[in-house]
Amino acid sequence: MTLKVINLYRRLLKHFGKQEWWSTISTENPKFEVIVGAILTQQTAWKNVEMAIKNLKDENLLEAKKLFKLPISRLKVLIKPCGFLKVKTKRLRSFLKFFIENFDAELEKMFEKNLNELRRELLSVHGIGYETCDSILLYAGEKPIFVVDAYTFRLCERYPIINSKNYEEVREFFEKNLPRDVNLFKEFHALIVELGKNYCKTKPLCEKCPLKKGCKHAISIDNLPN
DNA sequence: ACCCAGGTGGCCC
DNA sequence: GGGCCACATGGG
Repeated sequence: MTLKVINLYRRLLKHFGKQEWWSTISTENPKFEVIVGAILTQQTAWKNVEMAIKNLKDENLLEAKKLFKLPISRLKVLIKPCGFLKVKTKRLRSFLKFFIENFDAELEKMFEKNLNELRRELLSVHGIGYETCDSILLYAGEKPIFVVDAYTFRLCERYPIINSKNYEEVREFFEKNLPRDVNLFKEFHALIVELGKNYCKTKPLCEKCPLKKGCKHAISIDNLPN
């Protein structure tokens, strides 16, 4: 199974090329920007999030303490383009409060904490669920946690590697069947998103999907004796 | 005029 | 544990 998962990664990489969007962020505070983005992008197109981030950046507000001091009404206006104003304002502020109170708004302090404990704590913050939590840990914290999202579940339905709709089960499956490599995890998740955006929009798998053609090939590799 | 987007919490069973 | 709903804006 490990071979099949790695083969899937190779195929996606070959088809879509390296994504590496996270290394194109050129801000003074890229990791914090990743965290804010992770919260704002919930159920929202990244284009909308970019507008909101730009609003914050233009006001030099990509810094936790500044952002937390900002009046709620003002924050709502700035993040307006990504929708769910009330909800996301509350969620963003919940994280900021947690980050400031527990780690004095210092990323190094937060990420030096024991990974399992930190993950549990993040998950207990209002508005931070599995995907947001793990995106923060992987892309901002450089931790070897595999991010699962709606596209990953769709992929698993169509490309039978694991039969589960349970977040933790799917995450552990990928982590178990891949080398523990942060950059690999980042790239793999990004590729799954790219696949989803391009090919897995519709319920039935569309004809053009690169997985469809290669599916049999991957399965036959699994059937080979190691 | 639809439909969808890299989710989450609340409420129900 | 899982199913369903509200949450809001911008783009196709």
